[in-house]
Amino acid sequence: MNMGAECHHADGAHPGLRGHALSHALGAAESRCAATQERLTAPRRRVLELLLESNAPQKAYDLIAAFGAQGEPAKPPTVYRALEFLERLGFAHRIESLNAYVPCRIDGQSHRAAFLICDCCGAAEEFEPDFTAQLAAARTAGYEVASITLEARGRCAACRT
Amino acid sequence: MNMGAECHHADGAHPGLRGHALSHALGAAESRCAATQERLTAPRRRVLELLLESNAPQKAYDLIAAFGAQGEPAKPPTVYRALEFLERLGFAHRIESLNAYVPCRIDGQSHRAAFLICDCCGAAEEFEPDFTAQLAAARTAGYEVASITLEARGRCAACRT
DNA sequence: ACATCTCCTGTTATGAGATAACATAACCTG
DNA sequence: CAGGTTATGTTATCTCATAACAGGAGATGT
Repeated sequence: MNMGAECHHADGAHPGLRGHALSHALGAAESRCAATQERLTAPRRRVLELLLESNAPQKAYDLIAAFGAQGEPAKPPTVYRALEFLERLGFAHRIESLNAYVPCRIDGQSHRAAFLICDCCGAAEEFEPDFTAQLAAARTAGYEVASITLEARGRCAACRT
Repeated sequence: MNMGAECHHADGAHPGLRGHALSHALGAAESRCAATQERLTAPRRRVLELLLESNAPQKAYDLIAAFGAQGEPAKPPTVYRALEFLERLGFAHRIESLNAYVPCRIDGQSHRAAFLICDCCGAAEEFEPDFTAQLAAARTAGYEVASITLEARGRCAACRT
């Protein structure tokens, strides 16, 4: 994984959340959990916080390393279980082609995700997927689709300059 | 990965290639390589053969185990390098959400792929992707797309019965 | 023929990503 | 507060993938 190693472009396009914006996002997540009888426990909240603070896809072991406030890492299952929960509730997505995770930037509870991934600077931009054509193809083939994801690799606007 | 462990349905919908059909497919691959100054060397040919013989997505270490004619496994880099070559030429695709590989069933040299993956029987059906809507969204965002892949998870027609 | 370049392969070792299994703790509900 | 359910802590291990380097095989020019 290079993730920007070869790129000189600043990746400030999507800064992570800080301060009030971060608190607000975490509070919104709390509310959504409360509404569905789910629990945003401490490790889950901490992993979501780490994702929201970042402006780039995070590797699981980056999250593990950054988990503890004083620099102590988490144990892998702690973070993987939190990620599983966050994905299940639609708070985070896994980007398969990067083995990395991002907070959901679009809406909640969706099992649909689409990403534009810059091979130069490592940014991953989530966009609103229009899967009409593909869902129609799936239906024609007799499939009942439970979740769907799309990953486009290329170069972002900044890196093309 | 379960890959059919929980499924009682026969997965004979897409049998692997045998005999003449297999030879023909390998010959076609030879021809396409010859036309582009690429070499379908013994290990590359062997890995392609293993993929074509199968009716299900193959894990890298399955290919490694099956590589040798007398049951001796290959070394991991041998198979990973062959897979890299096969992907580059469009003979195979990696299914990211399965960490597995399939032979390309559609056309050649394409860096576009779309799959319907059955969570019950483990089958992965490639279909002709219509990425018009998503490529338009990428262009609007300023991205230059080099490759694109879609993976839909769900239940196939046979497993829904 | 043979020098040389490039591409491919063989091999060893290790790095990166993810989960199994089991014990314990926290939360609900009656 | 008993008993079920869900979440966490911990250890160990498993799966997936690549770095690094030595050697071989094919092409090309002279």
